[in-house]
Amino acid sequence: MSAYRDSHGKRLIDYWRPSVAVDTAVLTVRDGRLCVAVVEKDGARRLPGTFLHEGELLADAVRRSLDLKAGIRGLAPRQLHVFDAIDRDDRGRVLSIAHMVAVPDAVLADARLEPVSSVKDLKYDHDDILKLAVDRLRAEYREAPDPAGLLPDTFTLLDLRRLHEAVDPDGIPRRDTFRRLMEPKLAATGELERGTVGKPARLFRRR
Amino acid sequence: MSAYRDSHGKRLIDYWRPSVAVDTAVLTVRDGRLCVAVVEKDGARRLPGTFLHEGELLADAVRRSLDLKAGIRGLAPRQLHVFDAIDRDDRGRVLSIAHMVAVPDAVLADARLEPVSSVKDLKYDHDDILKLAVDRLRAEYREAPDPAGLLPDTFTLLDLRRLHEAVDPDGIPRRDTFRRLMEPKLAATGELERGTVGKPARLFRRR
DNA sequence: TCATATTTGCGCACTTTCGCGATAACTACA
DNA sequence: TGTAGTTATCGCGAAAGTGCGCAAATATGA
Repeated sequence: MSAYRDSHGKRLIDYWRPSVAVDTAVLTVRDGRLCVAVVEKDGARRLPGTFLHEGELLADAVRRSLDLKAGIRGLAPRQLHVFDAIDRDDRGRVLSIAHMVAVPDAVLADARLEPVSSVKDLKYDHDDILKLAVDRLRAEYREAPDPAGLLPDTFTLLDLRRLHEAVDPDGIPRRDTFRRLMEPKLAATGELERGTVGKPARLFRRR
Repeated sequence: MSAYRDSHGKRLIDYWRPSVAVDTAVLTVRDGRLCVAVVEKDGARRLPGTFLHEGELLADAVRRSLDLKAGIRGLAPRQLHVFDAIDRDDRGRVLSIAHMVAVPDAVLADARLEPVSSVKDLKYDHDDILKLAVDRLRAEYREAPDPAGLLPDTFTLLDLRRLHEAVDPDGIPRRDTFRRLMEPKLAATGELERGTVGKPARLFRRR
């Protein structure tokens, strides 16, 4: 604890402070659809979150929250926006620092997933958090091949395209344009897919 | 104060909470250059900021801070990022919710302005905050004519172009392309500039 | 061996975007 | 009236982007 005192002899903790929560939109693709992890508590559906603890970075709080609630590790959550409505939480003044992270489907084996296109009526402002997260993810998928690493280590162009179609159905270009945009940003493995009828597809890795 | 108690009989305020500050990059264009307002305190240069007070929204805290320190009113500050390093502040644990706002030059008549291209060594992480703000402003100026409203109520295309050149010298297209991009998004006043030699330029307003 | 299915590459037509030279229009000034 | 200076428009060539039909290549399966 700092020894600092201001000109009134007060420490920082002598002044009013809000509670700070982190809430996270955890996104994945399952069955060809973009989905979000939702938890239920006290009868209300919401995005997973927690209060920030002493000595913790925001990203660490996000990780702790998701580890405890869904056994998810190795995340790189990103900040979206701070939600600060005075009365957004009945328990008291709480700022929510919304985050997002996208993970491969298998990571969320035990989580309750809902397709983002049909999610509504989440508690607090979590519908708004989800919208920001989806918009952000889609913008990223328009610029780069699988930036969130949802595919396995190696994949074909068709695998990639199907993933992008799931993430951003309305923003994906047609066949050749998609390939011209994405292929230069991939690392060719030099190997071919096996076990398929027809000319085998080339395998790639993300760079 | 909420009557809420958790399963341990504790209120939210019984738990650890960080201090929350708002710091703002206030940007403007002066003498053809993008500048930022800098304040000096305890011998260190920094962006203006304040701690969040009870019952206050983040944007209100930003407005209070800038009103008190520079008599600036009528702002619409936007969030940038939350800086959360554990020891970013000697006085104790402080989260900084960085904001940005761009205002016409005249609003900052009494402020100390520095060209963003030469600002460095601000206290805390304020160099990082400034970089985010400049990047955000430039991205916006690539998409729309004077989105921050730095020009007077009416202006010519040349006025607009000179402003955009000041904000984003490296991102502005050539003559006709700039006009094709921006003119459709402006409202023609139907009036012409007066007092100039040569064909008078048309006057526009932002939409 | 042949059929089927798939991937890949490519040529090409079309569309869109970009930048600029040239010119007309129009004002203030001499 | 003529000149200088500025704005605005336009035609046009070049560049970039898009999408697709088609054929070659290549694997698996019968």
